[in-house]
Amino acid sequence: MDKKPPLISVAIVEDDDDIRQSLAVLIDGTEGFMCANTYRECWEAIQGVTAETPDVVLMDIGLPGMSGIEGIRRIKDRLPDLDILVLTVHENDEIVFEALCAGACGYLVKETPPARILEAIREVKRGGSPMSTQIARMVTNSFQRKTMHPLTTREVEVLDTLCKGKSYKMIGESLFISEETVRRHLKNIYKKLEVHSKSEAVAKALKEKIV
Amino acid sequence: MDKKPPLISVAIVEDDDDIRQSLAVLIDGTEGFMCANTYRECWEAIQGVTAETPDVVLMDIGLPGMSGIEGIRRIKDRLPDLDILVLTVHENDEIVFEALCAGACGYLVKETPPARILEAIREVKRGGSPMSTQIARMVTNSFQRKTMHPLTTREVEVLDTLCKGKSYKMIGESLFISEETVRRHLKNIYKKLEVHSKSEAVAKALKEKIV
DNA sequence: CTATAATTGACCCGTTCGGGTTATTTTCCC
DNA sequence: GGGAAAATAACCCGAACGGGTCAATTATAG
Repeated sequence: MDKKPPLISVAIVEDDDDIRQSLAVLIDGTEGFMCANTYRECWEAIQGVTAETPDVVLMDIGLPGMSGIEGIRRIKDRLPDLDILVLTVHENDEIVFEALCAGACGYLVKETPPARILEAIREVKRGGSPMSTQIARMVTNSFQRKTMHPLTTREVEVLDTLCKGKSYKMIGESLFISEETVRRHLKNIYKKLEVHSKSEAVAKALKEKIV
Repeated sequence: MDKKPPLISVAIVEDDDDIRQSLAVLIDGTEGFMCANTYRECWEAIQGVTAETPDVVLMDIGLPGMSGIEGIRRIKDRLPDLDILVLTVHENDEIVFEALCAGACGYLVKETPPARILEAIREVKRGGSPMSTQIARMVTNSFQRKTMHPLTTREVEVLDTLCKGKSYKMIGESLFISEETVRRHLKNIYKKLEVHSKSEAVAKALKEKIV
């Protein structure tokens, strides 16, 4: 008696008819997979997947009406544990990171061969986060500190201490310099970063990964 | 006449003699790979790779003397374009993210089968960032906003505006409430986050991904 | 329907900050 | 060894902030 592994059910959100149908055929035609449903746009998908609760959603980004990014956000709001895998032509930094922040757990570019798409879906099911080569590199690079900024070594130290929430006085004590010198450094930092307050400086430092 | 692809030269940093030699044998014994050198600890490795400039460094984390994390940092300081692939038993969040921040472009756990290690090295060479299943998921999850925090919806809005570097007055104008109410919200936010200044609140909000 | 949480608003007061100006010492590159 | 860049330090002043106390209205959950 054969013991069949449970099917991985996949929902597809893709506006291009050809691509959508090809994907559906690919998934339904492969042992171990089933296509739960397909959608042309996000609104339908949000309704649909809430009812169907597939294992994985294959999601395009450039969609008519609501963008895939917002779609991911909405679906994740309702079903935080549902895994959403992005499949798109967009390789732009902004979009990649927005998709991941919205809750995507993987990101494939559209030239990905069918076999790799299937493998990626399996990987998602196993608790992984498959990404195309260049996307993965963008992601790991995003962790690294920026070195291209106009600040001197000492200024970075001051800014780093500032980011720990300290006052001028406390920064001075930490770095063994007078409060007035801290003040001076901060003035220079503000000019260079084009900010006008501690909180703005901290926000910029953390967002731009200066510290 | 055969056209051989150039060999991928790999340096290994690993203190365990058995593992180090196994890896060296694996790499030298595989078509298309060569082991440039092996090191027991970071200091040697830093000197060595600076001279040899291999294509990829396979790096352990738990090393005697300087930790692999610091080793990655030092090597990257000297050779920012050298690709370093971590191969370790450590799956702890802290260590994974420290390694990536230090400059690792990939992260494999030690149970990774030899074939996958070789494939990962090829992927690094192609400009990718191979990661073990669970590591990749940790990484994508790290982009998502935390929902477990003690702040109310409105407080998050206020904090979000604060993170754009605005003053109380400007926050009030943005959210159509009086400056005094902003002040009140901030007081509650400070209590809940246990901070005592705008910059500390911004730092905490961004680091903890509350906004 | 009631009680609790959330959101809104106000005043006071001492501290800190942001921006302006000036100046000396140290470090490091050419 | 000379000059530029960086790091150090000081003073002033008005604006902004942090913390304290008090209070009203609106949602929301039980």
